[in-house]
Amino acid sequence: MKHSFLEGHSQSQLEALMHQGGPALIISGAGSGKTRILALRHLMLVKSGDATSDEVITLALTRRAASCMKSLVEKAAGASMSEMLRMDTVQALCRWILRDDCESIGFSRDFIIYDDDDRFCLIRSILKEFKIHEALFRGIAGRISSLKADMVTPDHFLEGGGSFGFEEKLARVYMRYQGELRKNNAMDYDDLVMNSVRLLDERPDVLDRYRRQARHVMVDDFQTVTPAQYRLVTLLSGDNGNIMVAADTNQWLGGQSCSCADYVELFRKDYRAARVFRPESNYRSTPCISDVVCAVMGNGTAKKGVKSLKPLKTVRQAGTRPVYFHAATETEEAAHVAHGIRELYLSGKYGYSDFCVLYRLGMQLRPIEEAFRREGIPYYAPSAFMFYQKPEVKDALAYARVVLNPNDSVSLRRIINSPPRGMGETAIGKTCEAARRDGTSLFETLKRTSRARKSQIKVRNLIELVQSFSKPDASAGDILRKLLDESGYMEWLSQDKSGAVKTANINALIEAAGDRKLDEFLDHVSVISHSDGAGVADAVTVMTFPEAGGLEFPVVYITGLEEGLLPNSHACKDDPELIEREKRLLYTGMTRACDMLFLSGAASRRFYARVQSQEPSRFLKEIPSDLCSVIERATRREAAEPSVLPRLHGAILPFPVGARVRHITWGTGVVRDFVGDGDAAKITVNFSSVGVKRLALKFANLEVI
DNA sequence: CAGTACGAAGTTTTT
DNA sequence: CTTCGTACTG
Repeated sequence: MKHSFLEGHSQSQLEALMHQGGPALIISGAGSGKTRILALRHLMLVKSGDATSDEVITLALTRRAASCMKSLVEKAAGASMSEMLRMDTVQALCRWILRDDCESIGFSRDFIIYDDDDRFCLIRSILKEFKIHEALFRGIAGRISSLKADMVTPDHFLEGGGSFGFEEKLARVYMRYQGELRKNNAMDYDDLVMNSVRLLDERPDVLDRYRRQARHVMVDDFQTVTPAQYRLVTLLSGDNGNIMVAADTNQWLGGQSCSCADYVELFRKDYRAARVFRPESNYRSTPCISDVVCAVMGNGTAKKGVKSLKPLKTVRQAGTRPVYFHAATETEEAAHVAHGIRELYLSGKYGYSDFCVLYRLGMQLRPIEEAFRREGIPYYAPSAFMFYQKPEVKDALAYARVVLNPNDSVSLRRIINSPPRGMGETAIGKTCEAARRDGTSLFETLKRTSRARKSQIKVRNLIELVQSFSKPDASAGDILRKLLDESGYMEWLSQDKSGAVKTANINALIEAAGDRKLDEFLDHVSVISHSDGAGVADAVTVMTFPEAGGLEFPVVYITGLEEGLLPNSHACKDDPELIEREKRLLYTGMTRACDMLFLSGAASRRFYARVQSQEPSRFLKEIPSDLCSVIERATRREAAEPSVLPRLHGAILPFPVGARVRHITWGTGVVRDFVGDGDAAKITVNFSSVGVKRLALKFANLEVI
């Protein structure tokens, strides 16, 4: 059968694409089109009629990766086809499995999913109760998370010798944590996977049902699966062994949580018959970029037992050599990046969304943002405090969750004393304990006690307010507004020192909720809330290395190539594993680049209060000088230039950005940019006839339409 | 309980 | 410089 979307693929890609069944492993470096192979094979299996759209499941580990795959299908076969195919994250699959059958492992169908804040909150309250230093909550949360990723239940952990000193305390916290989750009918993200595996283990009938349905299973980014995810995937694929996984062992970022077994190797042992495909070409990066990547990755000890991948053959034109810029300070570095992007943008070859700037630490973001604002460059920074993470927004959502499910004790605790209702930590603690004794929820207990005591009149009002919504058929927006007004939350917010901003945020949230049903809205929020930059207009992407995984950009800037930053000082204890991890971060970053790669670092950098001088990153030493140009330092003229640029105050400009203009020979176009003053003024226009042109305003003879 | 004062610490990330 | 947690006071 011939499909037009198969054209233009190499022989080895086609072989993997056409793989009929049985276990298979695609292994190769970045840019070889692994994800594409999985997506198109999925499409092929369905289109050729070998399987129905329900019988093929392709899993990714992040939502962004899943939607990337979907858009590949969309390009090849249209939106309706991509909607039909089952391409999802592992957790989405788990949620789907658990919604139907979680009763048999002791949850009711409407279980809620705790996010990080909920988790931390719960753990901290447990620590407080156990009189353990509360500041340890982060570490404890991490340990619990990794235990779950390893499928170790609290009982297992206790049996397995977790009964000394700190480990014993950890075991008790873990035990209680799971108990609280169960009582609140809640799961955290790790539970989704662990409980799915448990469910499939304990219920052969359920397993059988899913196995019959999942005739073909594919997994992308397989090098990063956790033990629990590995179990899940292999359970699902079952005896028929129609499982195909794609892995890039160079990109293995080291599970932040789980034990670091190598699941690519394990896969090869578990499926001895697996066909191995090794796509050998890099379609993404130019040879010039690829050479630098190989230089950095080449020397140096690979993780034990894992062979470093053979460099891929590049198929593109040579391209331009990467450039390393050694700045004096982080401000100069940021200015250089912003300036470079602006120049390239003005040249007309790239739009702002073709650029990506990568950084290692949140601290680095601020100078970059400032430089962008100075240059008037639009940017998008996914990890800069997102809307749904803001405390006031989380509060509002907690109110809504309590209305929907009064037994959601974590949400109730969050809002019980915001605004203050005379319930401090100690009072809450006591009430919780009472609730536990009676085997009821916090809500029920409060309902009883608040009636008895006059001092708790405010709490009682809250409870009554919540109950007045027990049949919520109004729209989510209306409910939220009423809830937050009548609970006194809005009034309390307005007294806050930045109350105006916070009130505005709440209003934005209410608007976003709109006419939707409350439960639908909360579901929507829990899906959307953690980043996802879809729908951002033409803007430079500024993000951290791990966030960049799976993406590609024509032009990539890598900043902060300094000892202590990349590799990060936490890795500088010369633990080779950690240094390896940092190196892989750099690898993932560099391999995002298609056409151009820019590296930079600063000789000195502000750390919080003090300025610290920085050594260039050890990774730079791996790059032979003939592969990468080096700019030692900006000239004074260059550094001063940004301040000379007049700002783009739209009102003053005769031709504001975005205006439609007419040119005598080139016809109509849209103003893209405007630089300079008086006779020196230059204007960049995107003409529909000839594309982007940069003109001296003096001679351009433009008229506004 | 709530407000204040002082001291310590301050990677990254997914669902 | 921040933010956060603890400790102390009213």
